Amino acid sequence: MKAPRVRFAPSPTGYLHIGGARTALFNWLYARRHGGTFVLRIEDTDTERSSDEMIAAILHGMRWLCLDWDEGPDVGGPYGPYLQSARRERHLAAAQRLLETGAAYHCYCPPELLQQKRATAEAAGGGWMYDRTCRRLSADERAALDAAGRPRVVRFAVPDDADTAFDDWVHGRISVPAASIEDFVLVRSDGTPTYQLSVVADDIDMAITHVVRGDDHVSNTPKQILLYRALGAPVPVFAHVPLILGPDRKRLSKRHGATSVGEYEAQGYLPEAMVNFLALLGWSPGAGDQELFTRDELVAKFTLEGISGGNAVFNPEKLDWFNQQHMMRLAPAELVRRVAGRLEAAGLWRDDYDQGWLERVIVLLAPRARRLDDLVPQFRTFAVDLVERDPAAVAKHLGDEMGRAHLAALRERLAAADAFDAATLEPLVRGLAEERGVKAGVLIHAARVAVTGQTVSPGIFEVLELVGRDRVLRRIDDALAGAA
RNA sequence: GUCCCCAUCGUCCAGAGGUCAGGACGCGGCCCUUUCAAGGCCGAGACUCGGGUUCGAUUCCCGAUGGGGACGCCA
Repeated sequence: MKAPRVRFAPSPTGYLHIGGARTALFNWLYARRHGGTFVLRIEDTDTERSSDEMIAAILHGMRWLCLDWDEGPDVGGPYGPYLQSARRERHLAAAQRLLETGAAYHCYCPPELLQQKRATAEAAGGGWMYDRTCRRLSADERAALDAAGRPRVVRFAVPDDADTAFDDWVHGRISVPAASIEDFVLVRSDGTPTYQLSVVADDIDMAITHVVRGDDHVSNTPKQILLYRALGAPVPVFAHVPLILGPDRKRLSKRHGATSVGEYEAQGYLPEAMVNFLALLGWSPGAGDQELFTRDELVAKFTLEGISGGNAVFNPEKLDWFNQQHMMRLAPAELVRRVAGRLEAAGLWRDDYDQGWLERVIVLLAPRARRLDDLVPQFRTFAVDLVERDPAAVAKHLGDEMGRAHLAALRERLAAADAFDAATLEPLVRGLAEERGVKAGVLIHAARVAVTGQTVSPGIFEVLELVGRDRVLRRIDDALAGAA
């Protein structure tokens, strides 16, 4: 098989959202799986709503997810330009060819009239399609209209016997009656090409072999197939990816919460987790129970046929789980690198942190965090000198004379310990508990509240070691003084 | 309204003409244990309905119902 050429063609009228990211991912996976080419084309022809800021945001989101493109607006390529707005002349040339072969015609119907007809039809309870008034115009009538300088659009002349069936790689055979397709506009009265014309012209020019896009485009596909044929170009393979829905089964949108990948990046999700989660949302590798995949594993297993036909509801809890799993699997040094900026932003960073110590602390914290952000407050215990103590926790474990006496005894023992590592400390604490005739938990809970200020923390012996003897003793003294 | 797509646990996916209908998230319990996580084990939880085809359908076909999408001189 010839190496496929696929493309992701976002319109920069908003940030890269979850659905778009997944479409991009599927395209990317397919290209990488088959040694093909992944093209990024920016469909910025809606000049009103497009912006450079959004282009930058989309590129940023793609890079964050590590979906690298082989051809695109920034890197160029043999089929450029990759900004759709810069390809206008080609689109119009295609329209001209269609006009010449009679596959398209000029329409002079004023928009207001069409709007009115549409409104009337809708009021009567039905949909409306262009009634082809201008398709029936004689040459003389056209000449007269042109002479009068009447504004005109170019419409595609949908053949009555048009066969629009195609074999979608996700859905199988899809066919639409030609009668339900209207003579759609190719060129606006201001002379600019419409989306239907632009995509097809560009996909032909860019030699795209597989069009992988959202399900919301299936209804455009028959029109586009007609265009491919009229332009004498081979029809690519289509694969329509189902949409991502919110919990209410409506198309995922702002009101469902965070929808742009940038927001997830900001909240401390890992791109590895996002890719894994998105890949499995609507796609399955088939046999096997594996859920956690690396990028390379996904590339090795990906098939368009494995995409399921039904829409999928976005499940944030599962994303959280994936994120936690991927955090735990990251190499310690890498996890530290990922969280460093957040620690710094929280004022918890110091350049003289010992790398080994940092890694141990972060690894200790990772199984207790869902997002990178969760590591920050937890890290605080290890970063500061003295901690604030939760009054309820103090009351519970250091509230009486006995508790404080135990803590004071523990302090002396810790101060005298030969070494200050978990392996040394654990028997020491347990031994003291036995001497004093209490369960080890009593001392452990007291130590935890004194040292961390909380009733929950990672294993106390690791905490003691990583906080370090000096600070542990100071915190205990502080707790003793405060509780008295 | 018209056209198109979809239909297995709450959610995301497996699944085969005859299966104890499988896994994951979440939920409940137990274990581990110094708390919280992580981890391990166990559990509750689904084939939308009605017709066919068939010895036998959750699986194949048709219909209904439900959900989604598209019906712009937006993309």
